[in-house]
Amino acid sequence: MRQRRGALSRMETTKKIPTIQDVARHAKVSAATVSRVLSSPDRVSEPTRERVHVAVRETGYTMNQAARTLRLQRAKTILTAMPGIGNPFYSTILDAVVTEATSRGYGVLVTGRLGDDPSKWLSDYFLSNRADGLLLFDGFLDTRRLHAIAGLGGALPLVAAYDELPDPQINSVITDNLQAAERAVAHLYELGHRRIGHIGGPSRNTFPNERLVGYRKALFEHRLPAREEWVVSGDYSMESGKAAAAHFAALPERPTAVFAGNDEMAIGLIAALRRHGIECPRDISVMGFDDISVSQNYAPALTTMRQPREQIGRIATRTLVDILEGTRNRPEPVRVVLKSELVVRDSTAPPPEA
Amino acid sequence: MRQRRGALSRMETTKKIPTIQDVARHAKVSAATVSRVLSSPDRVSEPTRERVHVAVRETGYTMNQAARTLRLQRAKTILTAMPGIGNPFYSTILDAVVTEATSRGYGVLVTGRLGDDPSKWLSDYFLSNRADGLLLFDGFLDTRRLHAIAGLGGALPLVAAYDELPDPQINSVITDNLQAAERAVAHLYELGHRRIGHIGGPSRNTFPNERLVGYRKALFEHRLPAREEWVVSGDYSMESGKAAAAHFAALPERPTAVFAGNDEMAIGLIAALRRHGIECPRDISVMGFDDISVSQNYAPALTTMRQPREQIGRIATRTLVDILEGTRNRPEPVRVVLKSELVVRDSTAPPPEA
DNA sequence: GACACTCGTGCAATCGATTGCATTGAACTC
DNA sequence: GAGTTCAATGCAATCGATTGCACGAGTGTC
Repeated sequence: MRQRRGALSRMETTKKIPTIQDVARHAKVSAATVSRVLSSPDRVSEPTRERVHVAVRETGYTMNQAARTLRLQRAKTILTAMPGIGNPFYSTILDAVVTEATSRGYGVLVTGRLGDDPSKWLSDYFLSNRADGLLLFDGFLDTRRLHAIAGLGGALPLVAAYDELPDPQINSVITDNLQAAERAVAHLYELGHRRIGHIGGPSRNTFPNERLVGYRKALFEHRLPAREEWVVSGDYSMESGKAAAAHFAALPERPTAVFAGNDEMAIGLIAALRRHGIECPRDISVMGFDDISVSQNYAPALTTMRQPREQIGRIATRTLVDILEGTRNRPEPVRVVLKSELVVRDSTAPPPEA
Repeated sequence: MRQRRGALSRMETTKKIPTIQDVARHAKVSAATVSRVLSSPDRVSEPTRERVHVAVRETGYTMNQAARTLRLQRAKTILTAMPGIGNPFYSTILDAVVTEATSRGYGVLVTGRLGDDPSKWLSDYFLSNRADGLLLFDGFLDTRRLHAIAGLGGALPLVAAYDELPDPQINSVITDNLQAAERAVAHLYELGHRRIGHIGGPSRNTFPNERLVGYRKALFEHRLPAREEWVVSGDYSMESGKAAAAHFAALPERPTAVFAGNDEMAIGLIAALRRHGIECPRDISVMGFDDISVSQNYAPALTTMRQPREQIGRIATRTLVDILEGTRNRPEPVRVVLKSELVVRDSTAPPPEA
């Protein structure tokens, strides 16, 4: 208990980490005054303030966050929960989250795959005072669970991002998934495609997936045939894109274009179709969704709906921090909708017959 | 100060978060006993233990980490520092880190881009008691700085991973970069290539980059020409791969194969060369390094040296946690070297003339 | 039956920062 | 010049969990 970092410190010059008391002694004031200089400087006289600042510099003092957290019940830390950090879509968002949070003085904790029981990590992170708020990406939790989370411990500050959430009570930063999906299908339609397939995301997602709904809606509006065998459900991985390829290749009447729920499935699809002798865009057009960084350098360069990922991360973080800091006091939940952008590249072309 | 989560809790039933005192009252014992039941159960009698467990369940108690951290000077949290979380290479590692750390009861904090001054975030995270140890990926800090970090605050528990670090005093989990680079060049040599180029990583990295050294060594061993204009230095981004393409395309005598320092640069290179009418592998062979997830689905599927990324993350984390827990008490620094694996795909082929 | 010993539990100090309240001294008012 | 006000600072309680020490009850020994 004498040592600071017990496990490691052996004979080494275990420098004691300076506390606010040390600074106080140095500046010949009380700890209370030091604290005030640091948090509300105008309540302290000019000369004292100066002495304290010097003492802080000389001792190399840094506030002990644990003590502060304990006293204030605020950890200055946010938790992010996302399905798969390894996924380039999320990792870009995370990058933006970290940048924004750090600049606001907040730390960022990341969870692993959460499993189905939110109460476990809820207590791990929130009731235990490790994090002040939650950034929830992708709606892998149903509304009821989400509410249970949001309500527990007295209204957990929470911003949900990316997928449309059915519950308007929850703060959210999302993109116009439904419209974007419609726009994607419209693009294929405009190129002359009439038989358009789709690879959807995992069905455990919130509700009937927005992108799937947009796809269906667009088919309907353009009076295009909606065949069940043209819709495959995947899990946003390249593997599932490949699996879809096998399915499409085996079809007697194949769609001339496929709108994939994300770029990775699109890439997996194109790669695997090639092995079946089906070339994109010569034989089939493929659209992605997201515009991850490889997409523009893929062969063929992928036509896709760009999602403003940095923006999602940045705005969601800013919103959450604003809530935590009390800057945003309005009772109505925040609801930001960002626009996707159609990026036309080489993976889509007019259908073979046309 | 009365409210728990000040900013948000309005009229809602702000449930008080139960403390150890509440549990103690519930079980009609002292807080000390509750603490003991939770941390060293065998020091408490069976019936009391049972009563306490019941009380814990009934109150829904979760230990307040801030209080525990303050008392024990251990945050049960590790910090990861990596250049660019958005990079798929690192995000996969991070995924493994999070999984491993979580299973050991540790939280994972991530930093943003660190900038050149380690002392700032050092104090932000360590002196302030937010994190117990550091997982350092990629050697963007020179030895002197690293030592300054490792020494400060009395030996900061630190595991460096991935790039070979020149300092044997520091715990490290790395891959056999040098040998892997040699192996990569050897593969190209075996295919018949004699004019082999390279795109290196950023020069700010530790020392003469290991991969570059391996490349040079292999050229020497196979008595191949080492022309300076065949070596380009990039920054591991696709963009720099493209830039390299412009350079190579403009060369009067072009290499017949290029060994890129990572897959992303290889992909950027292939994509941009194509625009110059140079096809891979028909006109030029390209090797990557890392085997990120798109590589196998790229067109052409990328030949590369696979880095065991999950392993790197997992082992580095395990090592750090072992150190923190005092499991690993031996004074010698840990030094794990993992093996890369050659994965031959379609982006390498015999040279045009052969 | 007195003594030593063990086991189970409680008391109270501690970790470091914050903040309501009390205190001091100076300035200002009539 | 006595009273009022206010700015500057210190005192001490507090946040919640941990742990050395003390104490009391029970067991064993000669």
